Amino acid sequence: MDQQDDKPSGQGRKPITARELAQLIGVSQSAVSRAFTPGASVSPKMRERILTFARELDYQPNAIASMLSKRRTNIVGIVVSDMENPFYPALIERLSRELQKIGLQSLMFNVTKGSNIEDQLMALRQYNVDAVVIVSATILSAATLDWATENRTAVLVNRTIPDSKLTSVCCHNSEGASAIADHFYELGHKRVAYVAGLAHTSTNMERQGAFITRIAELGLTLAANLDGTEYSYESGYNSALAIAAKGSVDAIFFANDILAAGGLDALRDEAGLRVPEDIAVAGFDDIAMASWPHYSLTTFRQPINQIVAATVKIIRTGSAQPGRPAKTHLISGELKVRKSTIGTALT
Amino acid sequence: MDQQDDKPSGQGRKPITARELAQLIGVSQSAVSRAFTPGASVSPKMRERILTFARELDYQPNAIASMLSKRRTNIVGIVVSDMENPFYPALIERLSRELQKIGLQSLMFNVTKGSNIEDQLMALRQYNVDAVVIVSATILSAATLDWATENRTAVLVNRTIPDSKLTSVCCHNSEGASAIADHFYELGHKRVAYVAGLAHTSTNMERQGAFITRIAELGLTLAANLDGTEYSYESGYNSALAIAAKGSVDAIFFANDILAAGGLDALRDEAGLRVPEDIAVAGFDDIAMASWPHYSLTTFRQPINQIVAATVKIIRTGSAQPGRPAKTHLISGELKVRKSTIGTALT
DNA sequence: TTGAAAGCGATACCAT
DNA sequence: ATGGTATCGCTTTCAA
Repeated sequence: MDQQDDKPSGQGRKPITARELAQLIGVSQSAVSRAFTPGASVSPKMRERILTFARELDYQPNAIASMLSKRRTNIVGIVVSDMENPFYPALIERLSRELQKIGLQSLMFNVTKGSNIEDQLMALRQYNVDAVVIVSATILSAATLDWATENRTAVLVNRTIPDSKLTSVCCHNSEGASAIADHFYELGHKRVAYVAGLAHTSTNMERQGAFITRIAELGLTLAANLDGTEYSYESGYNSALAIAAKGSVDAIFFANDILAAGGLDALRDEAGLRVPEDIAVAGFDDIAMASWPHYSLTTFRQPINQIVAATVKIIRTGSAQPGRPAKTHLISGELKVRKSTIGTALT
Repeated sequence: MDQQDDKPSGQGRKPITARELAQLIGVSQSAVSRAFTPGASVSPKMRERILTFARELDYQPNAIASMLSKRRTNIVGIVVSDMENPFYPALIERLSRELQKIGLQSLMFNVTKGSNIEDQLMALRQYNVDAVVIVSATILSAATLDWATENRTAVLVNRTIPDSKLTSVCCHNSEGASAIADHFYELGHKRVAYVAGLAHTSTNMERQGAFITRIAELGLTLAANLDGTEYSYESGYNSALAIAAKGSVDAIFFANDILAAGGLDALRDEAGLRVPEDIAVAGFDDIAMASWPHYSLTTFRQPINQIVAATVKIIRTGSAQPGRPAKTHLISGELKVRKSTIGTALT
């Protein structure tokens, strides 16, 4: 129950303000403000003079005050939940880096299924972030999301929500799943299996749906279709063992690379099968691990750079604002064929 | 009643302010502020009334304005660079989660060696964050750090900097490295090797130094001591191959788990050695992957929870403020013995 | 306890 | 181009 009782005891020297700087130089405070505003109407020599003094006196504009008057924070809120999957840290790092390049900072909001999500997202509203990016696979209801992102630019990344009016950027999941199906077909596999991730996530449903559809079109047999409760190594591991126990499956498509990694290890180390000779394995995402020699995992690559670029563009141009119609931006991925489906190196 | 009248770009309805709410209720604006301030002097029924109206009218205090007047942001800046290593995302997620629990948000600063680091950290100063946590392995000079964190509480996590006056929280690296050495000794290994990470980082130097020292004390031979340029799977992979090529090494200590994972795969898959029968392998960190059945890596576990707890405590209590003397908080770790050094499962 | 008013440190709209 | 000045929305004295 102890809260903000501590005084800012040793918070150090208070930084100089624009007003003080102005007085020291003998100009108006407005001038100082303009000197720091690109494209403002100041004479070059005035600006020069002010900037010189500023440097000398170690003045820097207070961003908080600026936010208040501009009613613009230059902060993007990033709602995150599933940091276990290396795909997300990689995505978030790139995203925050690209945002930084255009002067935007990233405020991270970790949502955990444990506690009340609305409470956790309360701050998201109060901080008046300019935009919100949701990269969380965790189930946030359309209602919660609309509430949290009310009146601001918001982008869903790597997921869609049917009833929400939010713009989203997604890898073309169904295209990817179909490509995997085609790949299995071309390799001559007859009996294939799907191993799900977190069942009701949009990524899982799209991949599963497209894969099963395509399998049927190609006349292949869906020998197993395992429901999953999470995108984890363990889950992939156990699912693979279950499939191996049943036997007579030629190829498995795991909903993502982490699952596939677990599956691959289980098949080789515990089931004693050879991959891909006895059974082929494919994943989805193309995380760093997928290209490690040990795994050399065939997977459908999500182009993080393009996903990030699209997201940043949406934020920059202010599409995805409350008024605008929601759009789903589908980013095309790319099948990366590696040894887990083909015995010899290709790349 | 409501239409999007004022702003052109459709930024949405402006939220209601404390002043407006106060007028609607017929109380003073100060009262509204107090109602939202824990422990302020308001009568319970006044507070109740205001909070009820607030809920109804969807009022929430504007955090930016609050920051400006309180001169306190409730934001912690987290300086990050090395997200490739899963240890860091895990650490950062825990950290931001714990901070959230005490009402602090996390602003992420990604520093990349490419561009000018001072430019990248400029925002860190302007945003007036309450505290700064540096979890970046990237080389920030003491001068840069002092500049960036001037006048605010700052904590280095998982690294130390000799000439800086910053408080730091670190796993007991030398203890861990010694423990690995002892472990190798107890297993009867005679000729051991060290594979470095990023050479001049404090983590690497401490681990390397302690390992080599202990090895000497135990009378073991340092058969190889490979300099590294990065903490990566590839680097570990190649280093392991180099060691395998030289031959006659009983055990390898890799500076962290990612290196060890690469090394393990290289030894098994490419050098055709059995681990641990032909050669034992140990890492450092205990990332999730280390406990995967395939790797089952003996490693020295960094207790993320304790590291985070210590960091949060430092921030909460305001030790690590400019005035206070810098302290280095050493967190004890724990040796996790797994199959990469012992043929049978222990845990 | 409550209300009025003075900041907090910038921006932006006026005049000049 | 420059200087005044009214915001921005909240916190915090200071009186009542």
